[in-house]
Amino acid sequence: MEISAKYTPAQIEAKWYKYWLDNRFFHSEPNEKEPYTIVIPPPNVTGVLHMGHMLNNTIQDVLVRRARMKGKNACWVPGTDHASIATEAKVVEKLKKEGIDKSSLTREEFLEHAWEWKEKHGGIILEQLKKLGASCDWERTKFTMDPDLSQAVINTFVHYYKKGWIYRGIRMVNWDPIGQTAVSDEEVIHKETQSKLYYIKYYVSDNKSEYVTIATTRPETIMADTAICVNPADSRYHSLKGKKVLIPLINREIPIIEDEYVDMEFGTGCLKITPAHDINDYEIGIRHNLPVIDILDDFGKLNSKAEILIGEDRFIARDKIVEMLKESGNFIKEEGYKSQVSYSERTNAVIEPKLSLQWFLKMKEAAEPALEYVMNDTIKLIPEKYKNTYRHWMENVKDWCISRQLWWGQQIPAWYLADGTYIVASNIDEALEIAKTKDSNITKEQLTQDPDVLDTWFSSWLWPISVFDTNVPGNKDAKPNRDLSYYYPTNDLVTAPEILFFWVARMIMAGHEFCNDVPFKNVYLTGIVRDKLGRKMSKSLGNSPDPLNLIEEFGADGVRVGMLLCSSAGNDILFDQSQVEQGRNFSNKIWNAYRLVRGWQVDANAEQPAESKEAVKWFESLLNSSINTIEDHFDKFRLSDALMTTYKLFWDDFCAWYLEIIKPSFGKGIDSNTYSSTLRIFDKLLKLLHPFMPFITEELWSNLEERRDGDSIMIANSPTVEEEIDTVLLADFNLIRGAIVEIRNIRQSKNISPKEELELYYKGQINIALLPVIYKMANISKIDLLENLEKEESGSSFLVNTTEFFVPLAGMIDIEQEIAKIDSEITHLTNFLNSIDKKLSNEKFISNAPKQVIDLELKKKSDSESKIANLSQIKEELLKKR
RNA sequence: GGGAGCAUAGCUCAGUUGGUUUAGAGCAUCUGCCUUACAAGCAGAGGGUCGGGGGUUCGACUCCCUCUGCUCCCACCA
Repeated sequence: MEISAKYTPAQIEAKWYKYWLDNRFFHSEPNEKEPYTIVIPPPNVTGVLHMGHMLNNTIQDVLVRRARMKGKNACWVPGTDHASIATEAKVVEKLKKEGIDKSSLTREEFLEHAWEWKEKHGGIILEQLKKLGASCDWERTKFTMDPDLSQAVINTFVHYYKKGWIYRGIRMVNWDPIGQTAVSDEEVIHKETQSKLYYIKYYVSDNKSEYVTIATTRPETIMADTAICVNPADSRYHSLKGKKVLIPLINREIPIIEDEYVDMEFGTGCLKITPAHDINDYEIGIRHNLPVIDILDDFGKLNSKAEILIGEDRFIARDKIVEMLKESGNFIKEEGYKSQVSYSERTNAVIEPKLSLQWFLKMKEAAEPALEYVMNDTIKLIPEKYKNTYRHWMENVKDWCISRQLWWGQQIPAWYLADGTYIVASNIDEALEIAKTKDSNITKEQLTQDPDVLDTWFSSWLWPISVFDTNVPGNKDAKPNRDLSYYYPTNDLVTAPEILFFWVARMIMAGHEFCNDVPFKNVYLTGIVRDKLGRKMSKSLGNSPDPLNLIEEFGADGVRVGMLLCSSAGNDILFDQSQVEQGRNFSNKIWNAYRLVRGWQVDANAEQPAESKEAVKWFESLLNSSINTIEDHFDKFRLSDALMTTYKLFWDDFCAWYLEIIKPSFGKGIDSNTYSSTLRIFDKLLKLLHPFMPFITEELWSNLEERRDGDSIMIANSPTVEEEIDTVLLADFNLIRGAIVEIRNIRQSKNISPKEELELYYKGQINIALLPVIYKMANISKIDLLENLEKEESGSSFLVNTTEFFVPLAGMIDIEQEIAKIDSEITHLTNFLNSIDKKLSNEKFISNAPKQVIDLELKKKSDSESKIANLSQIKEELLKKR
């Protein structure tokens, strides 16, 4: 069969993915083997694959495939997250396009639309992951709003409520006027924004000629002011003590109060206090018993309490108020001012601090064990630098606002009675039972459930538990089922550092609370995928390639390699398509190596050439030592190093050296010994490559030998080191290799065709058994000792380590040039020798340095001395000849 | 404002408790090759004194101080 010179991935990938699925190779059930478990960070159910997912899931797949090939029972659990805010926003937007307003729908009607949307778009991203080759156990696919997972969330709420950690209270929360919900502190992004600082006069009420000047960035909230505040130590304002001022435009009277919070240096040293719309003002208000006037509605528009500009959006109102203040004579000036403005992560709306009634979970106690697990390395963060950040956060946790004013999610299991009290229970029937203990006449209809849903993270923090067993959360008596006790704690979690607190820390808390154990042992934190200019990839910048197009163009294996090559843990990835091209090129290289080997005919009568015999021995040693290196890299989660080691082993050592050495001459067959050794080596190389490049390795492995249906490289055992590594042979080979490179170098610089045979003479240490390799690889006709050389021959000399080589090149040599070359080498070595001598003659060095270091220096000294001697002798010969 | 991290060839990065022939890799570059697996290739080569300055040490890319530049996290100065 004719095989194309170019690897074409498309059909091959589809074929093998189907084969793996049909054979259920991804599926795992508890058995007697050691488990290896990863739970996927569930992507948003309506999300589409972006480069971050590509990186993250490639890494997970590499880890899972490798564990599987190391004989572990590997289980990678996939699934999606319901993502309250993001999904609800998408559904609202979609309805809007159809002319339907969310407010015109009942909760039930809206949820029907939402589920419809979820069924239609949900899981697209999981299908995309399949294109990447992800070996997830799809039979275990979960969704955070599956009925049983939702029930686990409810149970968790009840559990913490009973424990006394959940409470309801009025607090200043981060209000998202677009998302129409409270968001947690972690969902708020501070961005430096150019805004303005406005200086405004507030006249004293009993003396219209006197006024104070305040500086504010939010003039539209002056109608909500309930005081003016100065620092008690500020002598400028002592005369105003106890006086009252009038709010401009609406002329409401408010007191001047004193509080040390005020910074005398900033602005005018005079601060307007707006308890309803600023967290600090709110706290000052509590201290001074000030009223709270909330002039904004949930959409960020002025309400009737504002008295003026009712119904106007807060930002439009700002400009209008400024104009009005100018007209009324209260406006003094405005200056440019840079400040940190809070934005909602989900909707990018400017966050409005808002007082509202919310549910909270106490965090302090939960954080303690969760911190301990990480600090004592029960859970390892990779890279370690995140330990600091983690500790800082855990030592400063605040209570978690877990209620969201949304419909899409798990509704809070609290039922209100007519008298305003409430009952927390797992379901309405339980709630009714409890209610009946107070009032036996009460009916279901009289119970109203809290309309809010729980924060998405309140479900995803259970993920590593609830994908295996939904009984445990909130149910202390339930015994963990077989899956949970087998797969949990999971092994590795691969995720982005930005959700270390959102998600990772909380999973650790939940794991401790419900399973009394860590949820995972290692957390590998990937970097952010950026473009080559260092900008974060985003839709709005349009700088993100479509992952599926990339896969189509370069193959999944190529894309995986491209992503991994530049991804050390915790470092951001500067993505450049050229990396994917490199991955594609590598696929092609592997493909062609296979084409070469496959094209060979075995000649049963052929003897094994000496160089082939040596090459097999050498490569097997090298392969083993590489396996050790790769193992070490994986242990340290240095995946790109592991890949690079494999890459070079295949491309440089196997293709450029091994295959070239054993390659039979044109038209000849290959001896059976070398051939079978080569197949064995190829097999091992494919297995080493498989976790990184699953498709091409499966394709080639399946063709390498007769396979039966149900065979697969993905369930084969990865190669292990069985015999001792011959390090002497490796070193000997390197010397030979160095000599060959030098000879090729001479050819290039002297313009000698590779087809022209040369002779080689040497003096010094060399492994004679490897000489045949030189004959073949450097096209040498004769190798002999230097002492047997006719003295008058001219040629080119070089050293490899301390072995001297000479290539006779009668008439092709510029003797002056050769001498100059040798002179410069001697100078270099002499300088080097001097620096060693300086060290060795330093008494402090001799007395302080460890013996190995001194021995090494002595070895360096003797080596360079003998090199210099050799070179000097060569130079002498040359001088005689000129 | 507080905290953390980074700064090594054109680019992306290694360099594991300071000593391994006076700093490594991949890509890119340059030179020569369509050599019967691969031009998505082959062969060869060049390129950095480790951000600047100071210090500790027999010895520093590696430790300390300082300056410069960048990144990230946290934070309620209007």
